[in-house]
Amino acid sequence: MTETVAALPTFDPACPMSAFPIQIGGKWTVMIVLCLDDGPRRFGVLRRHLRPISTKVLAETLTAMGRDGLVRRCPVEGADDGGVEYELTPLGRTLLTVIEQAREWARNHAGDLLRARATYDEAVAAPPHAPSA
Amino acid sequence: MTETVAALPTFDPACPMSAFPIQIGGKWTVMIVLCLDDGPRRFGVLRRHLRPISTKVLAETLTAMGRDGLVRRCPVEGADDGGVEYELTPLGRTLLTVIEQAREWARNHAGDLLRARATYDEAVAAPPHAPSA
DNA sequence: AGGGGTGGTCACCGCAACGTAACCGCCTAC
DNA sequence: GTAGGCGGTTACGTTGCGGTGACCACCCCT
Repeated sequence: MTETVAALPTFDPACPMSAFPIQIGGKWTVMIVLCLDDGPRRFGVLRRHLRPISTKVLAETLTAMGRDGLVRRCPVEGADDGGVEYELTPLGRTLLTVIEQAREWARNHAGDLLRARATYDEAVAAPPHAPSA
Repeated sequence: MTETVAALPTFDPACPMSAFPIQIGGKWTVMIVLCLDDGPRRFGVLRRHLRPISTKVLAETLTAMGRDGLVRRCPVEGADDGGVEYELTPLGRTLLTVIEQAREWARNHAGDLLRARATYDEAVAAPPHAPSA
């Protein structure tokens, strides 16, 4: 009775992979990467563009991304108002291709998914054994 | 002073894309898809293999995936113990390529990320302005 | 009719993520 | 000196996801 379990892939909780299923970071990580795609951006620019993100969450997320080596924080060149810029590191840039794949998937299949969801909800609202009329 | 904000991509909260940044589903969704890759599996087999997942969370996740049209629930053929099987739908199968891309990324870069993280943590533990000795 | 295997549901809980809002230090301009 | 922008930090509240454990209905076997 060893069953077929052994034939399946194993997900050891200690395996680093389990930390990167596909959920790359926080709620905003992907959007930040996308925003930084074509050049460094200042904190305020990111914040305004990602609105309604809060300064707290943006700062937290950028710190976490800095820790992971995805983003680099550097003083803005030629402006002495103390401003800083955030810039994608080479490692951060490698995420772009994965993100693009995911966006491609969404472009192609998000409609199907949403349609399936609507159909399902409709069926639940009007169950087969409890007809409305 | 219109700034460059308008030049960046827009993330309308109402846009369906914002629901699929890259975080495909719950904590276990990707693992379930992987488990179902080479054929339908019974609830109990999934549960045992995904341990330490709980029956509740597995049932919830499978329901959600069914709602999204990623998975189909069907009575197991030839067994009359009331058992059921879960099977990937064609839509669910389309996720496999995305997941494979993400795993490929992790295989190639997870080490870098973890190393960056360790370096960062080390630097925080021994800050430049507060040397331990 | 009792026990064991299926495949669940339900009530409750804890934690981490997210959000809100106040406050802060730095610099510039007036 | 004070007002305002920038780039945060802190305290606090809330919410939702995931986890735990009890319970349940169905079917089969004995």
